[in-house]
Amino acid sequence: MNNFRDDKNVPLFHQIAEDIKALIINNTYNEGELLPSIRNLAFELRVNNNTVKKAYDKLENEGYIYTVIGKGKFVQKKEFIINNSRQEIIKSELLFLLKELSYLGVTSEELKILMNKGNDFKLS
Amino acid sequence: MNNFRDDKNVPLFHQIAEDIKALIINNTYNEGELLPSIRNLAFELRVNNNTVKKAYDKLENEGYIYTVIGKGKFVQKKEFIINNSRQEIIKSELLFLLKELSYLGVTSEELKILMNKGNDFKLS
Amino acid sequence: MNNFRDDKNVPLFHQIAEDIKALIINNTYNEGELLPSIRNLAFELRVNNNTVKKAYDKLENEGYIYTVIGKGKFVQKKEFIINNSRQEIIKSELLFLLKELSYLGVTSEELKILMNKGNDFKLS
Amino acid sequence: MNNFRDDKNVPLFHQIAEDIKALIINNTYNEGELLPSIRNLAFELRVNNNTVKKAYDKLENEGYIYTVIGKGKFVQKKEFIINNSRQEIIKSELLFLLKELSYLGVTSEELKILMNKGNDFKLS
DNA sequence: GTGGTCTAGACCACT
DNA sequence: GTGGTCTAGACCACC
Repeated sequence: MNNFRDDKNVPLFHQIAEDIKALIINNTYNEGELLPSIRNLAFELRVNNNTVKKAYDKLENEGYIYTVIGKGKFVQKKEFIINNSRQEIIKSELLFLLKELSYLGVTSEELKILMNKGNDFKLS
Repeated sequence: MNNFRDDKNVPLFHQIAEDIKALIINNTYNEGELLPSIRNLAFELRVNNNTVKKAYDKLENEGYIYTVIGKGKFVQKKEFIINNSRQEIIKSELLFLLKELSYLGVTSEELKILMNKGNDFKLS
Repeated sequence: MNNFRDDKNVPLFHQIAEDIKALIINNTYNEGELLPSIRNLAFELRVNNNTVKKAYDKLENEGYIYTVIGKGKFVQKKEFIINNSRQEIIKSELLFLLKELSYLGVTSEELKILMNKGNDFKLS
Repeated sequence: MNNFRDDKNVPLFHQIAEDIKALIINNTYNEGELLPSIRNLAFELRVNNNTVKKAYDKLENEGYIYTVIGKGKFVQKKEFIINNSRQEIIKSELLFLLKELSYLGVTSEELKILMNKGNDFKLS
């Protein structure tokens, strides 16, 4: 939860949201699981409550979590993340990054090796 | 594009920089080519000169262009874009996006098809 | 439903009340019919008794049900739901939604079709 | 901007957002028009800046306005409100309200008269 | 206990 | 000038 990828210009709440999202994607937090309370997480991260709430709001907007008032925030089931527009956004970003890497001289061989290290995709 | 995976509210100069970068990567602007002057581009885009200047500064920082005082801004040669830290950043971004797509249910088959459409990489 | 046009984060008791109201309006529960007891409904919905009680209180306030102490909650007769202020509120809500749909490009033709599908109103 | 429809349980920022939306739908604010600045509106409404910002954020999420950093908030063009899911939500809410009115004894005749007063729809 | 709202005020980046 | 972020702290409703 600590090694922020980009400390420079990215707002705090944004970084926190990305970190939590990473934990969801990694299945560190599983579907239906209760996430840390706003107050607790804020305390742990030494950050204001509102900042954590903003991070959670972002994730809720993107469909990754949902709220039960009075109970807490929970990880949304994968089937319920219907937001296909989100898939499209990610795909176009991915293509842009690929083009940039290509331009910078990364070969498709290197890329295949790289991507197979990311153990979720095995490109045969 | 890199630090703002999800934000649409990106500053103007940032968007302009990304657009120019896309033109460089697309080889619309070739190595060594003279880029439009700040004032011309500002006029064309109906934007303040300072905004264009900031965009060019950003690209210069990232190594994509260089300045010859009194002559203008030029596209850097690919070999000179040694900025490997940039490659590493992009790679980690890319892996993150891949994991996210995987989590959202995109199969590696779909992905291969997608990436081969991005005509710079042919994954056999 | 009425005050929270756009919010999904509606309290539990509120949702339960709306669901019961829908069953009344649908004539699934008829006039004078005995509603499920608080404890039974709470058990069935896996919810705290207090939450169901709040839902019933809300419906009683709006005039849809009434309580006979020692016997239970019953569906109010339509003639007794004199709460005209409620009618006025709903009407103004409805006009607002119509304007919004109009602004979003829905034609009055489409709308007539839509409303006739809602099988309680036949606009000739 | 003042006669709040529902002062009871609806959060302030929500009411403000609805009021601004009404002004957009009424064409009081036209497409592309600059909206009042956060600070000015907050001052005028005697409300905190953050509250107004939240209202604007809500409208931006729903697609009614957009932001140019450093310049201000603007009314989105109608063609760009692609969010059709929003149309569907509104339609289902509308149907629910119609059923409720029907249950409360409003005849379809009354309703037609009512709707034709809302001068955007002429149901023949 | 939980999240949701609101205030007052500071500081920053963008145009 | 504009919007965006963050803090510190209060108060409320829900479960």
